[in-house]
Amino acid sequence: MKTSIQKVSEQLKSYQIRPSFQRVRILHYVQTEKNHPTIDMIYSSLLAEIPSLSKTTIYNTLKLFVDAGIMQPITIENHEIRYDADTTPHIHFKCIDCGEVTDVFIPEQQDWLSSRIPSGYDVHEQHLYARGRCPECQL
Amino acid sequence: MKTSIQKVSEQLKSYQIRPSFQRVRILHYVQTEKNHPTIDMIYSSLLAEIPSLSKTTIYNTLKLFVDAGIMQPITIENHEIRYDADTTPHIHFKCIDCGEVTDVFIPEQQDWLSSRIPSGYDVHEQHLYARGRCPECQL
DNA sequence: GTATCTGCAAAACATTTGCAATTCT
DNA sequence: AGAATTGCAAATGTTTTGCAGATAC
Repeated sequence: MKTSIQKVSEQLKSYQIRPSFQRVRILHYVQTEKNHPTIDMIYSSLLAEIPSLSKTTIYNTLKLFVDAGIMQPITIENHEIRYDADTTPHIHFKCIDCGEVTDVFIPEQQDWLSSRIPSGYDVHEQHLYARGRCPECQL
Repeated sequence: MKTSIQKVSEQLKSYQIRPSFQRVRILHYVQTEKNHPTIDMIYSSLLAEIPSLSKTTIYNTLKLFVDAGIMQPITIENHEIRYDADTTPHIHFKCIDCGEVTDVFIPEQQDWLSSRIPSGYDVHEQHLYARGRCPECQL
């Protein structure tokens, strides 16, 4: 049976992206921790494992992944970009207390928005997000 | 009959905010041009009228307005914050060609999202936006 | 051996902060 | 005069760029 590191490596190859050590670890990290990390979160988490890692590499790599369609950038706060390895449409909920971003899947979301936007608009992407208090942070 | 400048001035007073010349012009600009401007768009548009205007004042003023609930910041691109003087829930559509952000009102939006998020989450705000090509930019 | 990839250092940008000058009441 | 507001200049923080060394094919 293949390890998930091997799977990540093959996923990259299928996108014609060379599976360098850094790239594989970055993608693996974002896929397994489903925490929608920022650049800094990725950097500080991987530093123990890859002491030579630089932020420039993370910037380069995430740009590569986003352009390839492997990841999507999530824009909830204007001062932090988060990244999600799940590119299917779903809702992001950010807790105003703990700061965590969690996924909410609503079956009928798929075309709710696009089907309601007036004709004449050519919709490429739709994004829904909410802010509030998550179940763990209720008193 | 009152000019819209006078109306803006009174709106500010109703929020206990002193209607200084700069504040009135900034709010008036965002309200009348419904272009969801960035800080820079506001700055360069008002510079002719207020040559001494500084960006710091715009930063200060917009923070004041957002905290007071007079405006909402719109986060579509991570590298630019736009501001909207309409704080009722509605959809923003950003055209990938001309870059304009337009409003789309869908009557049933009001509670579509909040009513579908699993119970346990306490939803304070919901935001929907889409990206694509606007009617004017179709070939 | 040639392409690609990584990571340092510097550059470019956007936003915030401290403070002095100005304006309003 | 006293309090609030403005705007300059400096500080901060984040992202991008240029490039030299390392790595992979």
